[in-house]
Amino acid sequence: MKLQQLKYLLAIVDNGMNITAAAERMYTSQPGVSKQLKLLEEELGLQLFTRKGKSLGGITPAGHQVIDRARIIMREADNIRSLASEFYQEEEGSLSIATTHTQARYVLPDIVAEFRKRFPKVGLNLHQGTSEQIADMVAANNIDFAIATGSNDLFSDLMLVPSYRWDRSIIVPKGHELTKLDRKITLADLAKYPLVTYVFSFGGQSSLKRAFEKEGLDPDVVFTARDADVIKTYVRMGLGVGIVASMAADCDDRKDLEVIAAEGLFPRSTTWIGYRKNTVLRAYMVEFIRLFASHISAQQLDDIRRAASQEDIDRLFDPARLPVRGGCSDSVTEAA
Amino acid sequence: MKLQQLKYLLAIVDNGMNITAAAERMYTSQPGVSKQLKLLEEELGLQLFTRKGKSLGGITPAGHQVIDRARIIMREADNIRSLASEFYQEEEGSLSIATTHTQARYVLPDIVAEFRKRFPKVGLNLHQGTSEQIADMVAANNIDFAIATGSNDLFSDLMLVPSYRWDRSIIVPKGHELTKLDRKITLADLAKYPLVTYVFSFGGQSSLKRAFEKEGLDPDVVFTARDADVIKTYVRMGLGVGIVASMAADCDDRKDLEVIAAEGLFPRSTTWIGYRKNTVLRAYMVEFIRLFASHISAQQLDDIRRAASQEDIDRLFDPARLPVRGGCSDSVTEAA
DNA sequence: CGCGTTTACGTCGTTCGTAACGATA
DNA sequence: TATCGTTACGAACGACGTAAACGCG
Repeated sequence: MKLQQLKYLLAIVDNGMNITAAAERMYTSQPGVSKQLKLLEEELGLQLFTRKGKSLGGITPAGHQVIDRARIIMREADNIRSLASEFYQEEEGSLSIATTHTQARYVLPDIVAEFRKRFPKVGLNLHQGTSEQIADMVAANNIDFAIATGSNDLFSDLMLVPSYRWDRSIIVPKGHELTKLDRKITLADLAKYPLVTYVFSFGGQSSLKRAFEKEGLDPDVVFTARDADVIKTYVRMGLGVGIVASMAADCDDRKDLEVIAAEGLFPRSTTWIGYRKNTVLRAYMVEFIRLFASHISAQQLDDIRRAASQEDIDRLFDPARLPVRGGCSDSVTEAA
Repeated sequence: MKLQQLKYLLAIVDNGMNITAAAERMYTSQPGVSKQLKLLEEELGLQLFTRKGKSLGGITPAGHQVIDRARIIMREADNIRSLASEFYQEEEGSLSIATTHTQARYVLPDIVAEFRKRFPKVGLNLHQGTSEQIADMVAANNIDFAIATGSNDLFSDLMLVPSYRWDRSIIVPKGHELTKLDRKITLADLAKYPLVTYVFSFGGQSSLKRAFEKEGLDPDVVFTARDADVIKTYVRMGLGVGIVASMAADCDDRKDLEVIAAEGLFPRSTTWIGYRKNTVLRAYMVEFIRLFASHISAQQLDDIRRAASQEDIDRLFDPARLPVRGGCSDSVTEAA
């Protein structure tokens, strides 16, 4: 059994049991991969894949088990290499982050800029997608960090570091009736207008829908979008009242839109940054977490690095004391 | 990085950082091992060992981390091989068991005989030692099963399957005063005589000492031995009253010794069988557990095989319902 | 000078890539 | 016939073992 054989095995699995594709991904010849698979199967004395004629059909039960173990082995091998780079004190490497639009567009730019200044030699890859797509990317193993809000259940194999909380903001065109209320805005007020907001389906966002339902209100959602920019566009067109994450209501918008804080109307959401369990966090990764979750102390960072389970991390933070991030200049404020 | 390099690395560590010894253990040449270590260190770009002149001195901090990861990798590689043998339906393999004298001498013979009948092709290795020595053997990675009593703290990296409980028996020469009591024997009765028993120090055995202390008694222990055979010898010589595990009071002894059950006088001890976490249990290993811990149902065996943590196992058994093992013919009885 | 490690070098087995072949839809 | 996997073979590489050199106590 060789590490390379296991690597090829995983490559085959991760490329839809296509040896040719796996070989290309590994930058090697197809017969080489084919042969190594055969050698591995011979050494173990069992078939890892079912064959359809000559093509690989599916994975045998034994194959599944072997593949799982092989993944552990490759992960630890990667960890050894990470450790090595770390002790070698290199500030080089790469960092792949999968995240949602709101984070990528409104939160990460500052952080990334700071990070690049600090670690110019670390290659950054940002991937934007829905929670589900992020989960897929995580499963496909190419991602160092996932950043998302709620939907913890999609990411049970990640360690989640709670980073900040945020409220919604209501955006309306300048001079809209809602800006002229002499009292605090209510859900009932909102429900009178056509709404433009995020797609309800994905992740914890449906908490918004639930907030209305709880008061027996049935809001008229005229448009759902995947990102705040689209929402703003339609609000500007007068299509309806927009509800977005407060972070998305930035200073520029306030020139032609009215931004009304909606604290209290909807439950607060918590955004976390997650990384795969049992992976060695390199110094620059820890630094990224620090930049993203700015409330974390040096001691807590250290504890995170040592954490073996999600509980170890949860113990470090009081959810009710996480900072709340707003929009525009009031970027991050302490917990209320 | 090659699996073999990691294997050599661990061999070096496990042989007192002696490359020559490691090479012998690996049945290969010493320069080969030396070279592979060097190649590994070069590839990782860091020293794994500190050097004293030419000899290896200690392990660097980086080295420790790499070694830990390497152990995981080798363990999983072994697991893959185990899986392979298992699916191949071989009833061959080997089983190394480390245990204490009492188990090896009085409990295991029957079980081993049965096991050998069932799996004649599985090579059995039995190693006898104190709890501490067993812990060392476990740490040295050469052991599949450890069987011992109490002292769970020494074996925190094992999964412990509680197997049975047992009481002490008091053994005295035929006609001894203690046999003529017309009431149940008490600790105070015992404390009047010189005692011969196990070494107090090791493992949970000191519970015996504590039992006396709790009643303010200071027994006169004239002899402590590591095994029951020695104790019986001295009891026969009239040196004192023996206290042994009930299993050790077998039928033969009753010819020239009086055996008095000491249930209730001392706390019951629980003997467990333990195996390393995250290891694949082969069919014959599961069968051995079943033979040793005869109270386990097929369903529970299956659950054990799937258990990922000690808690998963603890959940399966009620400590108060474990069978109690006696000596002589009354080998195992149901829980009271 | 003995012990243990590293260096040097020749041998042998393994891996890899190219090219040809086989099978399947 | 296009796609995908296996077989065949030669070249390059890497691991291993023997022999010898080196460094330390």
